[in-house]
Amino acid sequence: MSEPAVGQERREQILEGAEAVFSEKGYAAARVDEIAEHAGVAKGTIYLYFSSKQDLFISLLEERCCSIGALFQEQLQGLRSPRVILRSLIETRIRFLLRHITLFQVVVQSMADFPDELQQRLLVVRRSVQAVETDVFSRILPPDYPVDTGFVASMVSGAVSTVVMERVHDGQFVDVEAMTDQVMAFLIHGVPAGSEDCQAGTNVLF
Amino acid sequence: MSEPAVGQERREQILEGAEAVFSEKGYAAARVDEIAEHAGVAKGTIYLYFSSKQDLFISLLEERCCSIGALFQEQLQGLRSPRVILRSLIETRIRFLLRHITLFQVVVQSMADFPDELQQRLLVVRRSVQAVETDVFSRILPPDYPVDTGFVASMVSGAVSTVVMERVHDGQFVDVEAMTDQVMAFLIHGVPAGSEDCQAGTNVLF
Amino acid sequence: MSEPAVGQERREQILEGAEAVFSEKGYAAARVDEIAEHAGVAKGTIYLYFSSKQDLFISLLEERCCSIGALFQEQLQGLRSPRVILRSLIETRIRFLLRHITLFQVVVQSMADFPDELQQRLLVVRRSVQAVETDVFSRILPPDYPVDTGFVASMVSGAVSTVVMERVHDGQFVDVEAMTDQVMAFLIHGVPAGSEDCQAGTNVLF
Amino acid sequence: MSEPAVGQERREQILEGAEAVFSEKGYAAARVDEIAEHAGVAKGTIYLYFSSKQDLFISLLEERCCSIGALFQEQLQGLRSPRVILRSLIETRIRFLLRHITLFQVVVQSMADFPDELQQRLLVVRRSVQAVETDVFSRILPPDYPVDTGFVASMVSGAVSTVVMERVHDGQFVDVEAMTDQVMAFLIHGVPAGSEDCQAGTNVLF
DNA sequence: GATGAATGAGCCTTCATTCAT
DNA sequence: AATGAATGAAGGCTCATTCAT
Repeated sequence: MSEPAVGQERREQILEGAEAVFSEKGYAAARVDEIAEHAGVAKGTIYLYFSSKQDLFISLLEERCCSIGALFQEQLQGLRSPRVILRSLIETRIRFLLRHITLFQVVVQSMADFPDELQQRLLVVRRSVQAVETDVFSRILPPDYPVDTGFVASMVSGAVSTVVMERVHDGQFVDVEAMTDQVMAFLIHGVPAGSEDCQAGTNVLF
Repeated sequence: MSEPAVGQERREQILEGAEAVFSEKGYAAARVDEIAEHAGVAKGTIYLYFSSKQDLFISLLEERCCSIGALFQEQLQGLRSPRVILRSLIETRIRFLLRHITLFQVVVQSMADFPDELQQRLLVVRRSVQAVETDVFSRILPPDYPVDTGFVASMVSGAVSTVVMERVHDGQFVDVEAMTDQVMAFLIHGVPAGSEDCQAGTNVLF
Repeated sequence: MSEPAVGQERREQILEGAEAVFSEKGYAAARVDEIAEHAGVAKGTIYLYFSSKQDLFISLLEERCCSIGALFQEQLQGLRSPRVILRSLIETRIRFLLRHITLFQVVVQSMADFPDELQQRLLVVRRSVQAVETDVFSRILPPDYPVDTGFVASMVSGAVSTVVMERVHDGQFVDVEAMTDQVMAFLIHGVPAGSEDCQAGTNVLF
Repeated sequence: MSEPAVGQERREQILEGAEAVFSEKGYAAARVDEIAEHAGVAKGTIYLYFSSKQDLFISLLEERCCSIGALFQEQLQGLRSPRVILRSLIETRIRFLLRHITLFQVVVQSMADFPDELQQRLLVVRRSVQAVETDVFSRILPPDYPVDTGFVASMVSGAVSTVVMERVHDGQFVDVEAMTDQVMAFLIHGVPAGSEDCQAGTNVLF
C-alpha cells in the first residue's frame, strides 16, 4: 500500500506545471511542451489527465479557486471584529496572490474561443471567486453603507491584486505584513477629498 | 506635396485595428490577419509601418498611454477641489477603460518572450501610466496621509479597472455616472471596520 | 495578361499531388507534408485552397469524378452499337483507372469520422460515379434482362477495377487493348456453367 | 495441465478484435487501443503475441485467408455440377465478405511503408486468395474459354466484392440468396451486346 | 507604397510502443 | 503472463513574416 492516489499526485504535478507557465505567459502564449517540462512529465501524459489545453486551464482555475475558498474559511474562522476579519481577508488574499498572481488576472480575460461547455465552467469559477469576498463584506459593511457590497468586494480585490502584481512584476520583495498595513490604512481612511461644495483653494478637508 | 502625412494616417489606421483586436483577444491570441482586416489594409502593409507584431503592440501601448496622459491633462485642467479632481480622474479612467479595457490588463502581464529592447519600451509605458495617476494623488492626498501615494494610485486604478472589466465581461451596460458615484462613495467613506480593540458586536467605527 | 487563373493552376497542382499520394497510401496514411512536396508547394499553401485534409480529399474525388463523367460523355458520343458502346466504356474506364486507381477504391471505404457535411459530399460523388455507368447499361441491356441494371453496372465496374488494380499492384505492364478484349470476352460470354438440373458427375457443359 | 492452449485462445481473442477494427476503419485509421478494447485485453498484452501493429495486421490476413480457403474446401466438397460449384463459390464468398468486407479491400492497397519482410508475407496472402478462386474456375471453365482463368477469377471476385460493399455501405440489408441469384444470372448470361458488325437495331445476341 | 499569395517554423494532439509493477 | 501509465515521435493545422508583382 505504498502509493496512495498516484493518479491524483500526477494530476497535481501537472497542475503545478500548468500554473507556473500559465501564470507567467498567459493562456495563449503558454506551450504545452513547456508545461510538461515544468511538471516533469512527457507531453503525452498531460492528455491522460486532461482532455485538452483548454480543459487543463479551466481545471487549474477550478482547483485553485476551491483552494482560496478553503483558505478563507479557515482563516476567518472564529474571527469577530470586522477590522480583524478585514485584515485577515486582505492578508490571506495577498499571500494567495503571491502564489497565483497572473492566473487570476487571466480569469477575467475573454476566453472567447472556448466552447460553451468550458465557458460555463469558467463562469462558475469567476462567480465563486466573487462570492467568497462578497460574503465577507456583507458581514463587515454597515447596513446603510452607500455602495453595493459586490461592488466593494470587486474593488478591494482589484486594488489588492494590482498592487501585488505590480510589486511582483517589478521584482520587488513583498513584505506581506507591511503591505497589509498599507491596504488596511487605505481602506479604512478612504481618500479624504474635501466636501463637494468646498471653495477652490482648499486642498485638504478632513 | 499631395497628401500630407499620408503615412501617419495609414499608421493610425493600423493602430486602431490593432487596438480593437489586441483589446478583444489579448496579445498572443490576436492575429495579424485580423488586425489588417480591421484596419482595412493588406497584411503586408502593416510591415511597412511596424517591424513586427511585437513592435506593433508596444507602439500601440506607447501611443495610447500618451493619449491617456493627454486626456487627464485636459480633463483636470483648472480643477481645484480635490473631490472634483478625484471624480474627474475616476470618470475619465472609466471612460478610457471602456475603450481600451483588455489592452491595459495586458500591460501588466510579463511579455517574457519579447527581446530586451521591447521590454524596455514596455517598462517605460508602465511607468508613465502609473506616473499620471500618482501625480494626481500627490495633489489630492494630505501630507500626513498614512499610505504611500503610488500605492494609493495603484489601488484605485486596480479597483476601477476590475469593476469596469467585470461589468463589461458580464455583458452589463455600464452607466459611467452611476459607476463613478459608487467608486467615489467607496473611496471617500473607506471601509468602516471598527477599532482594532473593539469588542465583538461593534460593527461601525466612523 | 500573362497568367490566367493562377489560383486555379495552383489548386490543380495541389490536387495532382493529393491524387498521387492518396492513391498510393490511402486517405489515413497519406501525409499532408508529402502531398505538399509532390505538389511542389509549401504545406501552408494547401490550406489556402482547401480547408482541411478531409476537404482536400473530398474535393479531389469530386474533381476526378466530374472528369470521368465528361470522359464518358465524350467517348460514347455518337456510338450506336451496344457492343461498341460497351467496349468504349470498358476501355475508357481502364484508362481512367490507370490514372486514378486507388483513389476510386477509397471512395467506397467508410470515411466514418468525417463530419456530416463532408459525408454528404462523399455520397454525392459515389452516386454520380454509379450513375454514369448505370446510365450506359440501361441503354445496352435488353428490357427483359434478368439482373438489375445498377447491379450490373456495379459488378462490371468492380470487375474491371479489381483486374486493373491487381495488374498495377503487381507491377505488370497493362496493355489496355488486350485487357479490354479480355473483359469484353468475359462480359459477352458470361461464365458457361451448365444447366441447373445437370446430373452430378458432368463437369463441363458446353 | 491446467489450461490447454491458453496462449492460442488469447491470440485468437486479439485477432478477433483486430478483425473487427481493421475491417471497420482500414489499417491506418485503426487504433491499437481500440483493438485491445474489442479484444478485452490490455494494450500491452497485444505485444506479447504480436511484435507490432503491422505484424498483427499481416497475421490477421494470413489467418483469415486460410479460413476462406478452408471454407471453400468444405463448401465445395463433393460438388460436381459446375453451376452448383459456381453458385456455392459465390454464396460462400458473399457470406465471407459480409464478415470481412473492408479487410479484403485493404489487402489490395499497397502497404508501402511496411518493411520488406512483411511485404513478402502480404504478397503470399494475396496470391493465396487468388489461388483459391482461380482453382475453382479452372475446374469450371471449358478448355477453350477465351479468357485467362486468373483473369476471370479476379473479375468475378471484384464484381462480388463491389456489389456487397456497396450494399453494406449504403446500410441496406443483404439477402444472400437473392444476391447470389443475381450474380449467377449475370455471370451466366453475360452482357448481351450484339455482334460487332451487327446492324443497328439488334440489341441481343444470345 | 501597397498587395496578398506563399512560406515554414512551431503548436496542439494522437497513438504505437515500452516497461515497471 | 498481464497490465496500463508513460513516453515521444510524428501529424494536421496556424500564422507571423516575406517578396514578387
